[in-house]
Amino acid sequence: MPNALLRKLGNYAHFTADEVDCVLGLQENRSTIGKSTDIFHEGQEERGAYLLLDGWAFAYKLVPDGGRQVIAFLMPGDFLGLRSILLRVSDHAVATFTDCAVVSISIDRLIAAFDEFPRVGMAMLWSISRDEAVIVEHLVNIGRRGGIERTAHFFLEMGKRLQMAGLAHEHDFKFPFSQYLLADALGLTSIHINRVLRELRERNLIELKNRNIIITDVPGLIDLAGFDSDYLDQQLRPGA
Amino acid sequence: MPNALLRKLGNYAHFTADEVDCVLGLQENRSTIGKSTDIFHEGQEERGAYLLLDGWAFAYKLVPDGGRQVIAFLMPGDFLGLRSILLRVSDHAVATFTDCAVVSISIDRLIAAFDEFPRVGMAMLWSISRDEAVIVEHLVNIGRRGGIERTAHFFLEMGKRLQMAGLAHEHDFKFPFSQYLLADALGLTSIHINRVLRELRERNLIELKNRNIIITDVPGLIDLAGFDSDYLDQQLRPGA
DNA sequence: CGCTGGTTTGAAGGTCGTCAAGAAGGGTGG
DNA sequence: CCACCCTTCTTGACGACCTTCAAACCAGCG
Repeated sequence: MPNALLRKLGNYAHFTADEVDCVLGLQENRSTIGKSTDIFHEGQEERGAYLLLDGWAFAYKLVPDGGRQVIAFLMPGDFLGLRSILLRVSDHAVATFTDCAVVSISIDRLIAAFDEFPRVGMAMLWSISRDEAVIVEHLVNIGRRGGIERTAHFFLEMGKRLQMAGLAHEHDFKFPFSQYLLADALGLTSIHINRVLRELRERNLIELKNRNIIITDVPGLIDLAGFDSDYLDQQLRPGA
Repeated sequence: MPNALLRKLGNYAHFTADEVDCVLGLQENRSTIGKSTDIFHEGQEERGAYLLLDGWAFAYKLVPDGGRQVIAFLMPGDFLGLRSILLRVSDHAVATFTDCAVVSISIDRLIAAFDEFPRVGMAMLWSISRDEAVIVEHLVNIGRRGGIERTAHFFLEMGKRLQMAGLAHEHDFKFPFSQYLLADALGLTSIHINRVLRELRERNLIELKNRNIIITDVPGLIDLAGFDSDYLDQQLRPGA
């Protein structure tokens, strides 16, 4: 089984042997983290960036009144904290949901990589850009879609992301998060999410069985959500 | 009056003469663009990245049902399209609101800068990271704050950004966008935005006079919004 | 002076949140 | 193995927030 980071970046560039060594060298200190623990929190100064190898995590921010907004659900192959690593303090928190395995990304070596192996640096930047496209679409989803459409869109995105990462079938996958977290991600309450899920079930669009999601009517769900996966399919532009 | 990009990046790094030349060399082809025109649209393949020198613009995405979500309002000193320049097609559109003056950012020279003048490259990446922190806070704002709090937070952010860019006083500034656009940014309808604005006025928190905003009760508005400007005050982390 | 785009207001209804409480599942200890 | 717990899920009732539809008003501009 190939290295996860290599697999991730390899989708968009064919690396030479030296570049492969560079990519492998970016990673250090594999470690495991128990479930429901913060890997770093908002405002933290000294912190690292990681690649998630196994398990589920999520990025979030708290608001003063006690609410929580989930920025992104993170699956194996996703970066943790890399987007804002250059900032003096972290603008968000990342927590595990299940037990997780991670490797650190060495920032010093990443910076050095821009110098020595620019194609590796560009592949990393590309990957970060793609993560941001996901966040932007999340913003659009919350801002401009109603509860049902929003939830439908979310499931389609998760399926597509899981399938692209080689982790599950696009329309039948495990989704372990609680309805509380789902609500905090979609800008709704858990009670309302529950009603939305029931409605999606009653319309025979999806099935939910012990934290597994099956999209039973793919065209129907796509139509409801107005889903267009272009923002996920992004490729590194030619010449970069 | 110093160069805008130099001013922007100079907040976070002191450059040598060679580095200054590098920064100046990133810019080319100053041009002006009339109001209400797309600079590039979603899905566009060939497109550039720009620095906005003068005027107001905004980034947005359309949803299939005809809705529009404004991702960010862009003021002089902001980048246009740089965040996703590595992606093959743009994940969002950028349009002018007023007449605008821009300079192109040369991507080839930017990539070269990582090699020759890594501190310039890092300063650019830092700046992009800070823009993304703004987008993430925008996501939180829409997802977890009600209409009034959301709008209050938005005005405080705009004031702070304008003040940091040296363009206006933090609590008294010009805001030319229509209530339609404001609604599309905040995930509300223009009708409801109008009611929210009235409420903010009636609570003596802000004044609105021919597209000028005066925050008359700063602590009150901050308290209402739960505003914490840390995500804007970001500095480049030491050693990077 | 009439057009056009933006603002303001009213009325009615739907979506979504809050409060409250019961049901279902998973883990732990007796 | 069962009783008990705790967390999560589910459902109902009610009200608040926000949208929709409709129309009046206003300012800038040809």
